[in-house]
Amino acid sequence: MSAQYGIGDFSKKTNTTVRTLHYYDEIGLLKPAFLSDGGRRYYTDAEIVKLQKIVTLKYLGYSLEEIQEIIHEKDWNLKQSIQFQRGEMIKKKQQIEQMIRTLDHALTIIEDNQTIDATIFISLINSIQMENEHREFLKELIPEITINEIYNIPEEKHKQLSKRTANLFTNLKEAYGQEPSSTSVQHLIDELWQILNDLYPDTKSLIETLMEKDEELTQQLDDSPVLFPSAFNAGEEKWVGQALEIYFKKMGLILDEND
Amino acid sequence: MSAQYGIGDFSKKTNTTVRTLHYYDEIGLLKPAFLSDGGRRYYTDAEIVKLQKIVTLKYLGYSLEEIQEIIHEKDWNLKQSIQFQRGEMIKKKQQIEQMIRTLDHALTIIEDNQTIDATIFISLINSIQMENEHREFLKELIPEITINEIYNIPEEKHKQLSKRTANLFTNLKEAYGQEPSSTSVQHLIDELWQILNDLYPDTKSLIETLMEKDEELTQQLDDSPVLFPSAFNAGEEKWVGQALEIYFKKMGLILDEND
DNA sequence: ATAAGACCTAACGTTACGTGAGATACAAGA
DNA sequence: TCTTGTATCTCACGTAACGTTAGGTCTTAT
Repeated sequence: MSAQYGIGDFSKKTNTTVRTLHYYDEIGLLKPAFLSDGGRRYYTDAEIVKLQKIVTLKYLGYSLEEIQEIIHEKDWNLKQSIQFQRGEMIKKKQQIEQMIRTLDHALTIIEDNQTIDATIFISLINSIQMENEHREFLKELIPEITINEIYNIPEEKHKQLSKRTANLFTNLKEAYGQEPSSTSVQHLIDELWQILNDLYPDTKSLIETLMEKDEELTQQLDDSPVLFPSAFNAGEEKWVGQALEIYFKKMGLILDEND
Repeated sequence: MSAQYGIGDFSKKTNTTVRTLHYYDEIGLLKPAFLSDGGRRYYTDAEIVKLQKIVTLKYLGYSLEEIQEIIHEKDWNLKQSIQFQRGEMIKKKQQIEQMIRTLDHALTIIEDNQTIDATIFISLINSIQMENEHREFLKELIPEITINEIYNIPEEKHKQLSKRTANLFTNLKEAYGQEPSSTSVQHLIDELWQILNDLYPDTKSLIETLMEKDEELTQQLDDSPVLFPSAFNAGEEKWVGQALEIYFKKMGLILDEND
C-alpha cells in the first residue's frame, strides 16, 4: 500500500513520460501531490486517477486545453460535449476517406501505366480533388442536369476514364512536334473525342455552348482562381489546340481564331 | 495573356494566402519567377503549375518536406509512394474510427443515464479504451479461449452491459455509507454479480482462479503500469469490498482477509 | 511630389511534448 | 561524514505550417 511515487516510478506506473508529467505540471493540468524540500515532485494514487481521466479524455480527441476546462468546470455537459466531439471526429474521418479514395483512384491510373509523366498524373489527381469546385464553377454555365450527368458516373467508370486519359496524354506528349494534321496525331485527337463523348454523350453541343460563352468567360477568369491545371506546358497546349482545330473543322465544328 | 502577377494577385488566383507564398519561398519550395529591384515577388503562369503540384500533393497527405523531395527527385517512384501514403492514411482512419466507436459507446452509456457521475463515466470509457491492453494482461492468467469469450461479445450487448454497469455504479455511490450487509446493498451487489455472469457465464471459477493468483499478482502489479482505473475512491472501494465479502460468504466463496 | 495601397522583413504564437545541457537532490556505501 | 551514482531539476530550443501583428518600404496614380 505504498502511496508515494517519485516522478520516475509514477511515469512507469502510468505509462507516461517524465516530460509529459513536467509539462502537465507546468500548464497546471496535473500538479504533484507535494514537493520535497529540494523541489522534487511526488505523486500519490489520487494523481493516478486524475491522470487516467486526462488520458481518457485525450483518447476521445480533446485537446489539453479542453480537458482543463472539462476538469475545472463542475457542470460539464457530458452528452452535448460528446456529441460535438463525435461530429468533429466524423468530419476528420470524411476528410481522410476522401484522401484515401483519391489515392485509390491514383493507384488505378498508375496501375498499368508504368511510366506516367508526373505532370499528367498531378493534373488528373488535381481534377479529381477539385471536382466539387469545378461543379460550382460549371453550374453557372450549363444546366444542372448536365452537370450531374457528367459527375454522377459510377466510380469504376470514372477510374477507367482517368486511365484512358492518362494513356492518351502520355501518347500526346510523345507525339508532340509531329504535324498536327498527320494521321497519327489526328488519331489521338479522335481518342480524346471518344473519351469526352464517353463522359457525356452530347459533347458536341456542350462544346458549342462553351464556345459561345467564351468571351465573357475569358474576362471573368482573369482574376478568379485557376481551376483547371493543365497537364501540358504552353507549347504542348498550343499544339494540341491546333490539332483540335483541324479535327473540329473536319467534323463541321468551327472554332474562333484567337491567336 | 498577362503573365506576371504580384503576390496579391497570385494569391487570389491560386486561392492561397500571401503568408503561405512567403513561407514556401522561405523554405525554397516555391520561389517567385523574379524579384523587383525593391525586392517584391513576381510570379508567372509557370508558378501556378508548380503550386498546383504542391497543393495536390498536400491534398494526398504529404508533408511539405516530402513534397520537396518528390519535386526535386527526378525518379519519384509514384506507385510505391502512393501505396505507402495510402497505408498511412488507412492507419489514421482506423484510429479515428476507434475514437468514434468509443464516443458512440459513450453516448449509449449516457443516453438514459442523465446524471451519471463523471468518475464512473471516465472509468467505463477507460475500460473500453484499454481493452486491448487488458487482453494482453489477462492472457497470462486465463486460458485464451476464456478471454475471447469475454471480449468477443457483440457490440450491442457490450453497450447494454456498460449501461447497466453505469447505472449500478451510480446506485452504489448513492448507497455508500449504508450497512454493507443490508438488504438494499446486497441487492446491488447481486446486480453486480448478474452483470459479471452475463459477461462470462462461469464467473465463479474465474474469480476463484484470480484469487489463487492474487499474491503473485499483487507483487507484480506494484511496479507495472496501472490498468484498471477505479470508478470509486478509496473509501467507496473498501466499502464495496466489504459488501462483496459478505455476498461471497453467503455464496460459499471465501476471500482472504488482507486488511 | 505626395498619398494610398501593396508589399516587405522580422518575430512571436500555435500543440504537446522530445531532446539535450548543465546544475542539484537524494540514498547508499566507505 | 564524505563520496559516489543515480534521479531529478530547470532552462531552452526544435517540431509543422502557417496566422497574426508591427513597423518600415515600394509602386503607382494623381
